[in-house]
Amino acid sequence: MSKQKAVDNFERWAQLVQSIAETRGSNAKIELCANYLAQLSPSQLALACQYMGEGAFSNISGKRASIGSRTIGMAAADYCKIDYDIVFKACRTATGSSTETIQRLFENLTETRQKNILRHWDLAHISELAEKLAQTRARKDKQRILTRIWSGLSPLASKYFVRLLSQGSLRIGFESRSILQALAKIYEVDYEQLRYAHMLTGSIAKTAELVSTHSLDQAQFKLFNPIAFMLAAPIQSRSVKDWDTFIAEEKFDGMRCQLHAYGSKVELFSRDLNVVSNQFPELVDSFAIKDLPPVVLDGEICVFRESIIQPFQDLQKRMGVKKPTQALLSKYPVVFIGYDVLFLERESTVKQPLTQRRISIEKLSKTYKFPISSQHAVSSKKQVEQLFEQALAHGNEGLMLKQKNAPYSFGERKNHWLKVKQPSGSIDTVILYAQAGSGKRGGSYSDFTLGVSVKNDARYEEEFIPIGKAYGGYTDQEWKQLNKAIKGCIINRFGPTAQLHPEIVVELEFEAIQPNPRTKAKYTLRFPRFKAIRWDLSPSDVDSLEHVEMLFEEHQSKKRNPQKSSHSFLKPE
DNA sequence: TTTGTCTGCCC
DNA sequence: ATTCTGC
DNA sequence: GCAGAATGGGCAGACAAA
Repeated sequence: MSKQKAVDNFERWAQLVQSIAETRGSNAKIELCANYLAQLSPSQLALACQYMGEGAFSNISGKRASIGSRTIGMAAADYCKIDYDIVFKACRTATGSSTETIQRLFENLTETRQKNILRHWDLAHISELAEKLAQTRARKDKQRILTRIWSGLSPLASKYFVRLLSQGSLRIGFESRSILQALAKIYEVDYEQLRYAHMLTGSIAKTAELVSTHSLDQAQFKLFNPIAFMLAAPIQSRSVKDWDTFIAEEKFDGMRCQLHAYGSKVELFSRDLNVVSNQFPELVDSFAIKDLPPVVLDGEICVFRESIIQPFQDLQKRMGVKKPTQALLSKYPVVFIGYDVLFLERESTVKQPLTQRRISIEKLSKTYKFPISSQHAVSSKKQVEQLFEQALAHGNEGLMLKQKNAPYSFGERKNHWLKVKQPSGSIDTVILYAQAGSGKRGGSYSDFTLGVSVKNDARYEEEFIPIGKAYGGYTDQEWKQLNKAIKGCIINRFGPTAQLHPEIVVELEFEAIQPNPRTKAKYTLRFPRFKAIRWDLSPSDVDSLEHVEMLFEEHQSKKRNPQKSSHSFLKPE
């Protein structure tokens, strides 16, 4: 009995998390969390925070459970002795959540209740169990271990154990920011100071440990430990009046990269702070021979061949390849284009204004001969438009506008950096299928398969064929209207998917049209989203596949300008 | 061995 | 990545 | 003004099935 009441019990943690999930308002959530955390010893506190904010594994551990929703769902169905496709999926469609489904099935089926013997594991043991899952390779073995774990946990704790297996948030409206606020409250420290420590350590667990032992000052920037990237918000062009407080750079369609270097040691990190050095050995080698002082650069990796920046799809062929062959390296040669410096010699430069950081990176670029972005002073909207066109002509996505006097706001998306893009286009499509969503969208149709017309197309027998899926760009009100309209045109159901009579016309916006031989249409859209529901149009107004092909050809025929008379980036010789 | 499915991680 | 919503 | 939630396409790699 006493064991059951122990504060370090995972069951107790799960109950706390559940009550946070059910509580409205972030201050009330923080209060609940703080009261709970205050009872824990430093090591338990660290784990409790880590589970709430980062999952079963600390962000800096690099570990993954590598178990996806399908494997888990199948295991749950097996454990409950129900059919995965018919019962589990239907239940998930109704609740909008796999883990919610797991909790309810486990609560309500006698079958599972009989197998269930509460083991009252403590927080540390949960880590060991997750570790075991991570170390197991085969999906079948993972499933076996998972069901054994479930048999020792309550249905509620089982739900949250599964959520711990995916990285990041528990989806209870309570993320690392709130956890830090709870910690700030308990230990009466400044929230900004905690956030800074969190950035430096890269881990909630470590930050909690430091604050609870009153040693926050031990959080120090360490070279080769990445820090969170500064992010950009889309521009609301009318809101910008004081153009001259910004500078402009072209927005590269590549891969964000943080480069740490000191002497012959070089490490590259992706946007999610994963190590990607192995994927780009030629970059590592080229920086290693420069013998740089201790430095951290922010920049972009792009494929660059014959003086032309190549499309993102080319880069994708390199991104996931951990041991690239020489042939691959020469087929898709890459550059690192620097545009910011976060650390130099002995000190962090993130608090300096951009102009000052720019002076540093220009000097570094000149001395050590590496490419940096071209920067332009701007003074008017018209000039921004000109630069925008030039960026597109170079094959880039658009522009970045950066406030000259802004610091490097690591891990935040503020209006200090604005991205200027322009949707590539839009087409009128018709809804062919609808699927229920998850979370707050559970139980209603929220994800739509959209089609273009092939009525007069000799290559196809159908009237419409799918061109893409979209789930956003509509408001909650439009979502309700859509669901009402859909009820009247369902002609078939395949599990959670409803096939609709083609009636509802949607103007679909996208960033690009990509050829894809694996789909029926042979083309797909990049970043498709609703632009408008066209209640005023009928299926006969829907654009044809030929129209899509024409748009693609039109775009394809535009040549990417080589980096000759004008430059997206500067490379000192 | 070959082909298909699932997963993670880029955008 | 994108978008909308809630705080 | 910002964080959070819910979702898109495409690629390589790991494992499963044929």
